Amino acid sequence: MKEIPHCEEHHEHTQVIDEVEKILPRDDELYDLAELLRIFGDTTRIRILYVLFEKEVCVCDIAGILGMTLSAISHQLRILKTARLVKHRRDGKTVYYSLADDHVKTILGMGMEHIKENRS
Amino acid sequence: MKEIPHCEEHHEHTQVIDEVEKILPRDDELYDLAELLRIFGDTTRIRILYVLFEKEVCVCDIAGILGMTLSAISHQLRILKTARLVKHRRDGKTVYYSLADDHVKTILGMGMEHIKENRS
DNA sequence: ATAACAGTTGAACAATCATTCAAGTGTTTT
DNA sequence: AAAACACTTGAATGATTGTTCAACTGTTAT
Repeated sequence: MKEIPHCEEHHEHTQVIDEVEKILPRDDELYDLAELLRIFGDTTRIRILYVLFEKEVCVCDIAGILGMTLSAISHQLRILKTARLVKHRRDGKTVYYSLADDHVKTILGMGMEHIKENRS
Repeated sequence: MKEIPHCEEHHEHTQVIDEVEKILPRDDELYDLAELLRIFGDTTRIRILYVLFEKEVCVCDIAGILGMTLSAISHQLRILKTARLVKHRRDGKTVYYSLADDHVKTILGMGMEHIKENRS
């Protein structure tokens, strides 16, 4: 049973709620945003993206560079592809992947800045 | 049993590997980065951060605004606090939380841009 | 046609995670 | 000193997730 709390006055709730609801993204945007950002929360996917920063690479080379199986990489590439973070093109037997977006670099860059500023 | 693949020549592996290994972050950085970015992959934590964009708020108000229990919010705030994304200060019985970092806005902003550009 | 290569995909499994519940701080009021 | 308030915390639970395995699709070479 979920009881939503409301602390005693002097934080004037209703006013805060009114202000905040104006800037809170809509539920569907929020869901899409979380789904997108969750993608960056995995070391394998981050490493794939770093590889693609350098150049267009085939699946087999990514697997080789990261020391993982084709299947594992392919699954992760599908996730990146669905989120439109990477593109692919086929050339014979080989499928080449590349970055689809520059936001990727900004997001990873900001993240990296943050952890470097907060070293213990 | 994991067999690491290596496709036939003409992608000249060793050269690619050499180039990429120069820009791949170290393992510990990579782990920290993934751990940080994973935090942004949850709607509750994103909504908390959006609330804190506006003003310093107490735990009870966040719970009220988001329609969730104190406990749930407190657990998420601990995660945000550990990652140094939010700060807190105590004033009597009340604990106030606020943003600790501007990277947060950039990361969420980039994410939002991406999903808005990729609406179907 | 057949075999080999490059990659994809679905099911299964262990691991991780967000929320709930119940019990615990710390602070203020009575 | 006791009760009330504003949180915090640990354990439990259901849901989600990353990797593996095995089977599959395309493409090229024999």
